[in-house]
Amino acid sequence: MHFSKTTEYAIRVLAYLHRHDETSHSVNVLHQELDLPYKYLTKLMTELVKKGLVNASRGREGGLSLARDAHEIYLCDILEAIGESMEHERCILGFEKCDASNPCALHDQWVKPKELIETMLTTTSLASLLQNRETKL
Amino acid sequence: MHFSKTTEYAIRVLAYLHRHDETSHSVNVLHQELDLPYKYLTKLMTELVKKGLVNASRGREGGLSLARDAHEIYLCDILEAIGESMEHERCILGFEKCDASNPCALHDQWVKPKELIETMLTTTSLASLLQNRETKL
DNA sequence: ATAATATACTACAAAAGAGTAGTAATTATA
DNA sequence: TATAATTACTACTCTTTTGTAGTATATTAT
Ligand code: SF4
Ligand code: SF4
Repeated sequence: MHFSKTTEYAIRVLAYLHRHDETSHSVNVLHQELDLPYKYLTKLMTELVKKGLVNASRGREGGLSLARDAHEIYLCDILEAIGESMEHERCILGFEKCDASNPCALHDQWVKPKELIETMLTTTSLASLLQNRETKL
Repeated sequence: MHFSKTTEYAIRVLAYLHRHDETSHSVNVLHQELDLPYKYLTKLMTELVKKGLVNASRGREGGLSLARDAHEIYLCDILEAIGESMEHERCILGFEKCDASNPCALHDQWVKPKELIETMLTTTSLASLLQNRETKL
Protein backbone atom coordinates (compact mmCIF):
# COMPACT_ATOMS: atom_id res chain seq x y z
CA MET A 1 0.00 0.00 0.00
CA HIS A 2 2.56 2.50 -1.13
CA PHE A 3 4.32 4.10 -4.09
CA SER A 4 7.27 2.38 -5.70
CA LYS A 5 10.71 3.78 -4.90
CA THR A 6 10.94 5.05 -8.44
CA THR A 7 7.73 7.02 -8.01
CA GLU A 8 8.88 8.46 -4.71
CA TYR A 9 12.14 9.55 -6.31
CA ALA A 10 10.39 11.12 -9.29
CA ILE A 11 8.01 13.15 -7.16
CA ARG A 12 10.79 14.38 -4.91
CA VAL A 13 13.08 15.32 -7.77
CA LEU A 14 10.41 17.17 -9.71
CA ALA A 15 9.30 18.98 -6.60
CA TYR A 16 12.89 19.98 -5.96
CA LEU A 17 13.31 21.26 -9.50
CA HIS A 18 10.23 23.40 -9.00
CA ARG A 19 11.20 24.66 -5.60
CA HIS A 20 14.57 25.79 -6.93
CA ASP A 21 13.55 26.81 -10.40
CA GLU A 22 15.71 29.91 -10.63
CA THR A 23 18.33 27.72 -12.28
CA SER A 24 18.94 24.20 -13.59
CA HIS A 25 20.50 21.41 -11.55
CA SER A 26 22.84 18.58 -12.42
CA VAL A 27 22.06 14.99 -11.52
CA ASN A 28 24.96 15.17 -9.14
CA VAL A 29 23.37 18.03 -7.22
CA LEU A 30 20.02 16.27 -7.05
CA HIS A 31 21.81 13.15 -5.89
CA GLN A 32 23.47 15.01 -3.06
CA GLU A 33 20.61 17.27 -2.05
CA LEU A 34 17.95 14.56 -2.01
CA ASP A 35 20.24 11.66 -1.07
CA LEU A 36 19.17 9.44 -3.96
CA PRO A 37 21.40 6.86 -5.69
CA TYR A 38 23.30 8.69 -8.41
CA LYS A 39 23.28 6.14 -11.20
CA TYR A 40 19.69 5.22 -10.62
CA LEU A 41 18.80 8.88 -10.84
CA THR A 42 20.51 9.36 -14.20
CA LYS A 43 18.35 6.62 -15.65
CA LEU A 44 15.22 8.00 -14.11
CA MET A 45 15.93 11.53 -15.32
CA THR A 46 16.65 10.34 -18.86
CA GLU A 47 13.23 8.71 -18.73
CA LEU A 48 11.52 11.85 -17.47
CA VAL A 49 13.20 13.82 -20.26
CA LYS A 50 11.86 11.39 -22.84
CA LYS A 51 8.41 11.70 -21.36
CA GLY A 52 8.56 15.47 -21.72
CA LEU A 53 8.43 16.41 -18.05
CA VAL A 54 12.00 17.62 -17.80
CA ASN A 55 14.40 19.59 -20.00
CA ALA A 56 18.04 18.48 -20.06
CA SER A 57 20.96 20.48 -21.38
CA ARG A 58 24.29 18.80 -21.66
CA GLY A 59 27.82 19.95 -21.24
CA ARG A 60 29.42 22.27 -18.78
CA GLU A 61 26.85 24.47 -17.09
CA GLY A 62 24.20 22.05 -18.24
CA GLY A 63 21.57 20.48 -16.05
CA LEU A 64 17.91 19.66 -15.58
CA SER A 65 14.84 21.81 -15.22
CA LEU A 66 11.09 21.43 -15.52
CA ALA A 67 9.83 21.31 -19.09
CA ARG A 68 6.33 22.50 -18.26
CA ASP A 69 4.74 24.96 -15.92
CA ALA A 70 4.57 23.45 -12.46
CA HIS A 71 0.86 24.27 -12.39
CA GLU A 72 0.37 21.83 -15.23
CA ILE A 73 2.26 18.85 -13.84
CA TYR A 74 -0.02 16.70 -11.72
CA LEU A 75 0.91 13.70 -9.65
CA CYS A 76 -0.99 11.46 -12.05
CA ASP A 77 1.19 12.78 -14.90
CA ILE A 78 4.25 11.69 -12.99
CA LEU A 79 2.83 8.24 -12.29
CA GLU A 80 1.93 7.90 -15.92
CA ALA A 81 5.42 8.87 -17.06
CA ILE A 82 6.77 6.09 -14.91
CA GLY A 83 4.20 3.52 -15.94
CA GLU A 84 2.47 3.21 -12.60
CA SER A 85 -0.43 5.23 -13.86
CA MET A 86 -3.48 3.06 -13.86
CA GLU A 87 -2.38 1.02 -10.87
CA HIS A 88 -5.04 2.73 -8.83
CA GLU A 89 -7.68 1.45 -11.20
CA ARG A 90 -6.78 -2.13 -10.51
CA CYS A 91 -9.15 -4.06 -8.31
CA ILE A 92 -7.80 -4.05 -4.79
CA LEU A 93 -8.26 -7.82 -4.58
CA GLY A 94 -6.37 -8.40 -7.80
CA PHE A 95 -9.15 -9.04 -10.27
CA GLU A 96 -8.67 -7.82 -13.80
CA LYS A 97 -11.91 -5.98 -14.22
CA CYS A 98 -12.75 -3.39 -11.66
CA ASP A 99 -16.46 -3.38 -12.25
CA ALA A 100 -18.92 -1.90 -9.80
CA SER A 101 -21.69 -4.05 -11.28
CA ASN A 102 -19.70 -7.18 -10.48
CA PRO A 103 -17.84 -6.07 -7.40
CA CYS A 104 -15.27 -7.89 -5.33
CA ALA A 105 -15.76 -8.55 -1.63
CA LEU A 106 -13.91 -5.41 -0.60
CA HIS A 107 -15.81 -3.11 -2.91
CA ASP A 108 -17.91 -1.17 -0.41
CA GLN A 109 -15.01 -0.59 1.92
CA TRP A 110 -12.57 0.38 -0.81
CA VAL A 111 -14.65 2.83 -2.84
CA LYS A 112 -14.14 5.86 -0.62
CA PRO A 113 -10.39 5.58 -0.01
CA LYS A 114 -9.95 4.93 -3.70
CA GLU A 115 -11.85 8.05 -4.58
CA LEU A 116 -9.77 10.20 -2.28
CA ILE A 117 -6.54 8.80 -3.65
CA GLU A 118 -7.70 9.47 -7.16
CA THR A 119 -8.67 13.00 -6.27
CA MET A 120 -5.30 13.55 -4.70
CA LEU A 121 -3.48 12.28 -7.77
CA THR A 122 -5.50 14.26 -10.28
CA THR A 123 -5.74 17.58 -8.44
CA THR A 124 -2.32 17.89 -6.85
CA SER A 125 0.13 19.79 -9.04
CA LEU A 126 3.78 20.34 -8.33
CA ALA A 127 2.98 23.99 -7.73
CA SER A 128 0.29 23.27 -5.13
CA LEU A 129 2.68 20.84 -3.49
CA LEU A 130 5.04 23.59 -2.50
CA GLN A 131 2.72 26.20 -1.03
CA ASN A 132 4.50 25.57 2.19
CA ARG A 133 8.21 25.78 1.51
CA GLU A 134 9.13 24.34 4.88
CA THR A 135 8.28 20.77 4.04
CA LYS A 136 10.75 17.94 3.58
CA LEU A 137 11.90 16.74 0.18
CA MET B 1 -0.35 1.90 -4.66
CA HIS B 2 -1.73 -1.53 -4.01
CA PHE B 3 -1.58 -4.60 -1.78
CA SER B 4 1.03 -7.27 -2.39
CA LYS B 5 -0.14 -10.45 -4.07
CA THR B 6 0.36 -12.29 -0.80
CA THR B 7 -1.96 -9.89 0.97
CA GLU B 8 -4.59 -10.21 -1.73
CA TYR B 9 -4.39 -13.97 -1.47
CA ALA B 10 -4.64 -13.96 2.31
CA ILE B 11 -7.71 -11.75 2.35
CA ARG B 12 -9.46 -13.80 -0.29
CA VAL B 13 -8.69 -17.11 1.37
CA LEU B 14 -9.77 -15.99 4.81
CA ALA B 15 -12.94 -14.48 3.39
CA TYR B 16 -13.64 -17.76 1.63
CA LEU B 17 -13.11 -19.75 4.81
CA HIS B 18 -15.60 -17.51 6.54
CA ARG B 19 -18.14 -17.57 3.76
CA HIS B 20 -18.08 -21.37 3.77
CA ASP B 21 -17.53 -21.98 7.44
CA GLU B 22 -19.86 -24.94 7.77
CA THR B 23 -16.83 -27.16 7.17
CA SER B 24 -13.06 -27.07 6.73
CA HIS B 25 -11.33 -26.88 3.37
CA SER B 26 -8.14 -28.38 2.01
CA VAL B 27 -5.49 -26.25 0.34
CA ASN B 28 -6.36 -28.06 -2.86
CA VAL B 29 -9.96 -26.89 -2.69
CA LEU B 30 -8.94 -23.31 -1.97
CA HIS B 31 -6.48 -23.53 -4.83
CA GLN B 32 -9.20 -24.60 -7.24
CA GLU B 33 -12.01 -22.42 -5.96
CA LEU B 34 -10.00 -19.21 -5.80
CA ASP B 35 -7.60 -20.01 -8.63
CA LEU B 36 -4.46 -19.37 -6.59
CA PRO B 37 -1.09 -21.11 -7.08
CA TYR B 38 -1.22 -24.32 -5.05
CA LYS B 39 2.29 -24.48 -3.68
CA TYR B 40 2.36 -20.80 -2.87
CA LEU B 41 -0.86 -21.24 -0.96
CA THR B 42 0.48 -24.07 1.20
CA LYS B 43 3.27 -21.80 2.34
CA LEU B 44 0.92 -18.92 2.99
CA MET B 45 -1.54 -21.07 4.93
CA THR B 46 1.22 -22.57 7.08
CA GLU B 47 2.15 -19.02 7.93
CA LEU B 48 -1.42 -18.04 8.79
CA VAL B 49 -1.67 -21.09 11.04
CA LYS B 50 1.48 -20.07 12.88
CA LYS B 51 0.09 -16.58 13.32
CA GLY B 52 -3.04 -17.99 14.88
CA LEU B 53 -5.57 -16.89 12.28
CA VAL B 54 -6.28 -20.36 10.92
CA ASN B 55 -6.69 -23.85 12.36
CA ALA B 56 -5.21 -26.73 10.41
CA SER B 57 -5.96 -30.39 10.90
CA ARG B 58 -3.85 -32.89 9.03
CA GLY B 59 -4.56 -36.23 7.52
CA ARG B 60 -7.50 -37.50 5.61
CA GLU B 61 -10.59 -35.38 6.15
CA GLY B 62 -8.34 -32.64 7.44
CA GLY B 63 -8.32 -29.09 6.25
CA LEU B 64 -8.31 -25.45 7.19
CA SER B 65 -10.78 -23.26 9.03
CA LEU B 66 -10.79 -19.91 10.81
CA ALA B 67 -9.22 -20.01 14.25
CA ARG B 68 -11.10 -16.98 15.54
CA ASP B 69 -14.54 -15.51 15.23
CA ALA B 70 -14.81 -13.69 11.91
CA HIS B 71 -16.04 -10.64 13.80
CA GLU B 72 -12.68 -10.44 15.48
CA ILE B 73 -10.45 -10.71 12.44
CA TYR B 74 -9.80 -7.29 10.94
CA LEU B 75 -7.98 -6.49 7.75
CA CYS B 76 -5.16 -4.96 9.76
CA ASP B 77 -4.74 -8.27 11.60
CA ILE B 78 -4.27 -9.99 8.28
CA LEU B 79 -1.73 -7.44 7.10
CA GLU B 80 0.10 -7.79 10.37
CA ALA B 81 0.22 -11.58 10.11
CA ILE B 82 1.88 -11.18 6.73
CA GLY B 83 4.31 -8.50 7.78
CA GLU B 84 2.81 -5.70 5.72
CA SER B 85 1.21 -4.25 8.80
CA MET B 86 2.71 -0.87 9.32
CA GLU B 87 3.26 -0.24 5.64
CA HIS B 88 0.47 2.29 5.71
CA GLU B 89 2.28 4.18 8.43
CA ARG B 90 5.29 4.69 6.25
CA CYS B 91 5.76 8.16 4.87
CA ILE B 92 4.38 8.27 1.39
CA LEU B 93 7.55 9.90 0.12
CA GLY B 94 9.77 7.29 1.72
CA PHE B 95 11.10 9.10 4.77
CA GLU B 96 11.74 7.09 7.87
CA LYS B 97 9.89 9.25 10.32
CA CYS B 98 6.31 10.09 9.53
CA ASP B 99 6.05 13.13 11.70
CA ALA B 100 3.31 15.71 11.29
CA SER B 101 5.48 18.29 13.00
CA ASN B 102 8.18 17.79 10.37
CA PRO B 103 6.05 16.89 7.39
CA CYS B 104 7.07 15.93 3.89
CA ALA B 105 5.91 17.86 0.85
CA LEU B 106 2.93 15.62 0.23
CA HIS B 107 1.71 15.74 3.82
CA ASP B 108 -1.38 17.91 3.40
CA GLN B 109 -2.59 16.02 0.37
CA TRP B 110 -1.93 12.59 1.82
CA VAL B 111 -3.43 12.96 5.28
CA LYS B 112 -7.05 12.39 4.31
CA PRO B 113 -6.62 9.38 2.01
CA LYS B 114 -4.33 7.87 4.60
CA GLU B 115 -6.93 8.29 7.30
CA LEU B 116 -9.60 6.61 5.22
CA ILE B 117 -7.33 3.69 4.41
CA GLU B 118 -6.47 3.29 8.05
CA THR B 119 -10.12 3.38 9.01
CA MET B 120 -10.89 0.78 6.41
CA LEU B 121 -8.14 -1.52 7.66
CA THR B 122 -9.01 -1.19 11.33
CA THR B 123 -12.79 -1.37 11.11
CA THR B 124 -13.37 -3.94 8.38
CA SER B 125 -13.74 -7.46 9.77
CA LEU B 126 -14.07 -10.63 7.76
CA ALA B 127 -17.65 -10.82 8.92
CA SER B 128 -18.54 -7.33 7.73
CA LEU B 129 -16.84 -8.11 4.46
CA LEU B 130 -19.42 -10.69 3.57
CA GLN B 131 -22.65 -8.93 4.33
CA ASN B 132 -23.34 -9.16 0.66
CA ARG B 133 -22.75 -12.74 -0.37
CA GLU B 134 -22.90 -11.94 -4.03
CA THR B 135 -19.45 -10.38 -4.25
CA LYS B 136 -16.44 -11.89 -5.97
CA LEU B 137 -13.73 -13.74 -4.13
C1' DA C 1 41.84 23.20 -29.37
C1' DT C 2 41.45 21.52 -24.76
C1' DA C 3 39.77 20.35 -20.44
C1' DA C 4 35.99 20.17 -17.55
C1' DT C 5 31.39 19.04 -16.75
C1' DA C 6 27.25 17.39 -18.22
C1' DT C 7 23.71 13.86 -19.95
C1' DA C 8 22.91 9.28 -22.57
C1' DC C 9 23.56 4.49 -23.18
C1' DT C 10 24.59 -0.46 -22.35
C1' DA C 11 25.28 -4.10 -19.46
C1' DC C 12 25.36 -6.21 -15.31
C1' DA C 13 24.45 -7.25 -10.07
C1' DA C 14 21.84 -7.47 -5.90
C1' DA C 15 17.52 -7.90 -3.44
C1' DA C 16 12.82 -8.86 -2.92
C1' DG C 17 8.53 -10.85 -4.44
C1' DA C 18 6.18 -14.62 -6.51
C1' DG C 19 5.94 -19.27 -7.83
C1' DT C 20 7.56 -24.41 -8.29
C1' DA C 21 9.23 -29.14 -6.96
C1' DG C 22 9.86 -32.84 -4.07
C1' DT C 23 9.48 -35.02 0.21
C1' DA C 24 8.34 -35.80 5.10
C1' DA C 25 4.95 -36.13 8.65
C1' DT C 26 0.23 -36.80 10.25
C1' DT C 27 -4.31 -38.95 10.59
C1' DA C 28 -9.14 -40.78 9.35
C1' DT C 29 -11.00 -44.61 7.35
C1' DA C 30 -11.33 -48.83 4.89
C1' DT D 1 -2.34 -52.36 9.31
C1' DA D 2 -2.37 -50.26 4.86
C1' DT D 3 -3.81 -46.54 2.21
C1' DA D 4 -5.21 -42.22 0.77
C1' DA D 5 -5.60 -37.53 1.82
C1' DT D 6 -3.91 -33.92 3.99
C1' DT D 7 -0.61 -30.20 6.11
C1' DA D 8 4.51 -29.06 7.01
C1' DC D 9 9.10 -28.35 5.52
C1' DT D 10 13.27 -27.41 2.63
C1' DA D 11 15.26 -25.88 -1.29
C1' DC D 12 15.24 -24.12 -5.55
C1' DT D 13 13.72 -21.05 -9.80
C1' DC D 14 11.70 -17.13 -12.13
C1' DT D 15 10.48 -12.29 -12.42
C1' DT D 16 10.47 -7.55 -11.12
C1' DT D 17 12.46 -3.84 -8.81
C1' DT D 18 16.29 -1.46 -7.34
C1' DG D 19 21.00 -0.27 -7.65
C1' DT D 20 25.99 -0.26 -9.73
C1' DA D 21 29.82 0.16 -13.25
C1' DG D 22 31.86 1.76 -17.25
C1' DT D 23 31.83 4.20 -21.39
C1' DA D 24 30.23 7.24 -25.09
C1' DT D 25 28.71 11.66 -26.43
C1' DA D 26 27.55 16.53 -26.16
C1' DT D 27 28.44 21.36 -24.63
C1' DT D 28 30.83 25.26 -22.92
C1' DA D 29 34.35 28.11 -20.47
C1' DT D 30 38.91 29.01 -20.90
S1 SF4 E 1 -13.55 -3.21 -4.72
FE1 SF4 E 1 -14.94 -3.45 -6.50
S2 SF4 E 1 -14.82 -1.49 -7.56
FE2 SF4 E 1 -13.12 -1.53 -6.05
S3 SF4 E 1 -11.41 -2.35 -7.18
FE3 SF4 E 1 -12.35 -4.16 -6.31
S4 SF4 E 1 -13.86 -4.84 -7.87
FE4 SF4 E 1 -13.24 -2.79 -8.44
S1 SF4 F 1 2.83 13.07 4.15
FE1 SF4 F 1 3.63 13.76 6.14
S2 SF4 F 1 2.42 12.68 7.66
FE2 SF4 F 1 2.02 11.68 5.65
S3 SF4 F 1 3.51 10.07 5.57
FE3 SF4 F 1 4.56 11.77 4.61
S4 SF4 F 1 5.63 12.82 6.34
FE4 SF4 F 1 4.18 11.41 7.25
